Amino acid sequence: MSNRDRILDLALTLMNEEGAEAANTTRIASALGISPGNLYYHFRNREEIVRVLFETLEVEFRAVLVEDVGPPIPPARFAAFYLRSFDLAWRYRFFFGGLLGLLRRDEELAARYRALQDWALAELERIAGQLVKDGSMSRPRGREGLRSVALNTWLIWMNWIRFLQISGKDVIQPADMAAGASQLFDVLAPYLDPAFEKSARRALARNLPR
Amino acid sequence: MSNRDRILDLALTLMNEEGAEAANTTRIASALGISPGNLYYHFRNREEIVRVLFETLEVEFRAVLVEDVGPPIPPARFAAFYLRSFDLAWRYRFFFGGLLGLLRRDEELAARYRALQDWALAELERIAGQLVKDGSMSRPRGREGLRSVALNTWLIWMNWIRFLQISGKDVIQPADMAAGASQLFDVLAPYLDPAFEKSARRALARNLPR
DNA sequence: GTCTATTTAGAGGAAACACTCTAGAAGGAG
DNA sequence: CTCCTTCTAGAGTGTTTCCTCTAAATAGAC
Repeated sequence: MSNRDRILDLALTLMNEEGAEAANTTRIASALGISPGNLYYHFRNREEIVRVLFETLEVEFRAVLVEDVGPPIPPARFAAFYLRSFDLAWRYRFFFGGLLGLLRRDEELAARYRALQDWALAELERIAGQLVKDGSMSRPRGREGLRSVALNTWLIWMNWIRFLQISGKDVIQPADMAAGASQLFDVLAPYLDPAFEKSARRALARNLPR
Repeated sequence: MSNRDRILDLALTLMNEEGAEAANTTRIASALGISPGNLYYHFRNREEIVRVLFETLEVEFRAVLVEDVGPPIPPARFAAFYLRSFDLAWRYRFFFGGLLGLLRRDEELAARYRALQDWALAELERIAGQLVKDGSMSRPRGREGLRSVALNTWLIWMNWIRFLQISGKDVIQPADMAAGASQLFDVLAPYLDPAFEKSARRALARNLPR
């Protein structure tokens, strides 16, 4: 593995475990046994490391949202989609944990994050709409029904891992992910076709992230 | 106003505007025109300032959750309760924005926060249960129905302001608070009695935070 | 084998920050 | 007036952190 990759790797681990601020250049370099000059050869500055990590997150995230939910959506794939998305959030938990601070310190990152978020919200709305079309779900009331459901899904999704960490859960287990998926489910539950819901929940309980 | 109060005041403003890390002791002292020694006379360290701010938040929060929701709960008071709670979250937004980092750096604060959160979750569940008893709401399905609804409410509540900030909203207006309250509403909406919901939404639209 | 581009080491500058220490002013109690 | 507590100033210490700069090692192209 190249030094560049080792830097990214360690930065991710460190940030995930102790927060985004914990991975300072000095620490990364010394833990890796390389010089600070070396680190700064590969990355212009600290922000760039975060930006590159965000890029990989973004690529993976878009893939999850697009690949896994082509119509029509069967319940098992729907459940797997939730679990996959939480797995991703877990692997990049540093990002969600310190999001506000990261975006404040890096205007470019902020712009890119916001674009991704807008896209995700539209996509979640599209997926919900698809479920309605599939006949797996009744349409939420109100002009903005679907949009609101998508937004609540997003809010819970992006904060579930953070909530676990805040609550003092140090080791997070598959069951915790499943609990998060279940919370997401409960946003849609009142609108879901009972057979679809039952089947999806069973898939969730089986707990297979693919 | 005593120097102690001025320190707390400025720390809160600074943290709200630029994040919890922005309010360093040097900056607070110099902005206030006092010496660092003076600041350290009033507070043992930086953490203590945050802890005191949290205490005032906690007191206010408990008051909102307890005072405003004695049974039975009429729709207008229910709406006002949501708006009041968002107003509080707004005034102490620094706390929610940097929560994970703050708790990581201060074990005592973490313990106190977690106790408050546990209490809040139980209280939200109690309120939902009260709505059911009042006949304003049908009971969510499942053994953990009420609990799940309470948890989703909590997750959205504690992250709504942060979501607005992350999304780049610099000036937050009453309409944004009402939108947050509406998102909270949509968690319960499928279970609410139509008349209750309509009436509560009207109260929300009227937008009076008391 | 030489030349050039890439990669690495490591010393160290510059600034930010939390906090300490000493000394003294201000104000109230007796 | 005197003493004691409360409050304030400001210099200064030690640490952390980001980042720069110079020089040298390494590796691939020709």
